[in-house]
Amino acid sequence: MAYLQPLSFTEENYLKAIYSLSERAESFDTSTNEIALKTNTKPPTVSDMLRKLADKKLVTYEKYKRVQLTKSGRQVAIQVIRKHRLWEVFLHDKLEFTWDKVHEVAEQLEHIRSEELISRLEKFLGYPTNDPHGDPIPSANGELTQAKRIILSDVGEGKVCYVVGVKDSTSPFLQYLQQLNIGIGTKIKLIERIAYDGSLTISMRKGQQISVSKKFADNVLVTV
Amino acid sequence: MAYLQPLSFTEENYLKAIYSLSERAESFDTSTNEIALKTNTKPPTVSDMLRKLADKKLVTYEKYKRVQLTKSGRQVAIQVIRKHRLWEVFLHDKLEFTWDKVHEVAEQLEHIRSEELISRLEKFLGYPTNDPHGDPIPSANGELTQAKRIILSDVGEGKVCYVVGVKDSTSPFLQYLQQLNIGIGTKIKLIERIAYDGSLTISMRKGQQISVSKKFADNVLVTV
DNA sequence: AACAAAAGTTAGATTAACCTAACATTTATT
DNA sequence: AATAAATGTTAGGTTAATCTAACTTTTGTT
Ligand SMILES: [Mn+2]
Ligand SMILES: [Mn+2]
Ligand SMILES: [Mn+2]
Ligand SMILES: [Mn+2]
Repeated sequence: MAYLQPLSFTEENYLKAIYSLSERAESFDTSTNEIALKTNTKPPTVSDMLRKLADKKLVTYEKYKRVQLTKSGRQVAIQVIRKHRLWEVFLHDKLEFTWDKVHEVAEQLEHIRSEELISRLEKFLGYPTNDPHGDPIPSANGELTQAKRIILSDVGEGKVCYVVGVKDSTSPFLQYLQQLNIGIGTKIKLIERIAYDGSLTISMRKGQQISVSKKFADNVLVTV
Repeated sequence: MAYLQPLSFTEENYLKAIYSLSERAESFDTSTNEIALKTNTKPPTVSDMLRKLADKKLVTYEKYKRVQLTKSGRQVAIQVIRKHRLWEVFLHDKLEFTWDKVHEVAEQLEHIRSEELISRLEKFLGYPTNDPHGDPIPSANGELTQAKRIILSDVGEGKVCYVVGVKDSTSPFLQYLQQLNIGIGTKIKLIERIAYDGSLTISMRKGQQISVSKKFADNVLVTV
């Protein structure tokens, strides 16, 4: 394995962007324009960068074709994501940032270079498995178990989950969510499933229990 | 007061270097070569940077003359120092980094841009007044109260003092300190000064007496 | 004061990261 | 298949931060 000289913030950001774009494609690849969109740059800038990353064996790329991360490029991306998410946990759990503000700061912190810093931070945080948005935190050796999203209705009794999205985007539904004080990242514990109508008793935060209908729970996406 | 667009890491590092170099001069100024030394760059690089910083009204500078921070430049430098020292406290107190390793990481963390991050961090740390090296932490509005410190060599016989900092920050010195189990806050009683070579007999904690050289005692900062 | 040494600047390059305008290739649609 | 649209690359330029080599100014020393 070739020795990798430290990458710049910029290179790390591109790898992270390529990772998240290619993860959501069947073929695990992405395109120049998509990357430009995601990184707020212009396509020519991306072309240059792709050539550079290809030279460093971080992506496989031929001009006019779609790009893929190499194994080594993917490992780098995952390490950056690991750092990003650990910092998000720190900001949220320790510094009490609200979940919608952690991202911007973590975007900077993720580039701090120190192995020791990250392993100590992880220990300090109690080896968390998910960030405040419910996304999984990769392990030090780069393993990432892609949490599969399920609907709240399918969570087991007694299990804890995190809200990661919704299936219904209509106003009444979103307003109801807001009324219940449920948003992305909300940690929910499923207390009981009522067999009669599929409604659920759940608890959030400081344990206030509420009851929600099956119809509602069918439209909330969570990860366990 | 002119609105200041965010400075680059590099610019912040130069301002910090200029601050610390000029603080220790009678005339509160410093020179191109000194800055180059401190920042591990070459004099021409510094010349360029000084012109740029002068344009931004962060330093007063005329070519071939010595340079001084403006009020605004000093404020920026102090804020960077504030961030640096708060992060050092975090690394030392929360992540249990040893004394001699906090600096390198703080050197990176000090450039993270977020007012909110720093104020929350400060609160989380319990509003510390000194960093792990004993140096004072500037307040949010840029005040920095420097306690009078003397070197251990100048403490009178029979007097008691407290370690508040060091003059030498190199690894061998810091390691020797650790070996002697001397750190910030350590209470030291000066038992005897040997006229012959200026070496000192001191006692700490449970009264174990040890002898230290003048060279060593010249680099330990204390308050009586 | 004269000259040598030290300190500091300018000139001219380089590299990374970006851009716009022009060109090339691939793909989609008559 | 021909053409239009979309996508992607090259050419050529900019800015920040750095360097070496050559030059200039200031300072120190006979
Ligand atoms: Mn980032
Ligand atoms: Mn996240
Ligand atoms: Mn720094
Ligand atoms: Mn310090």
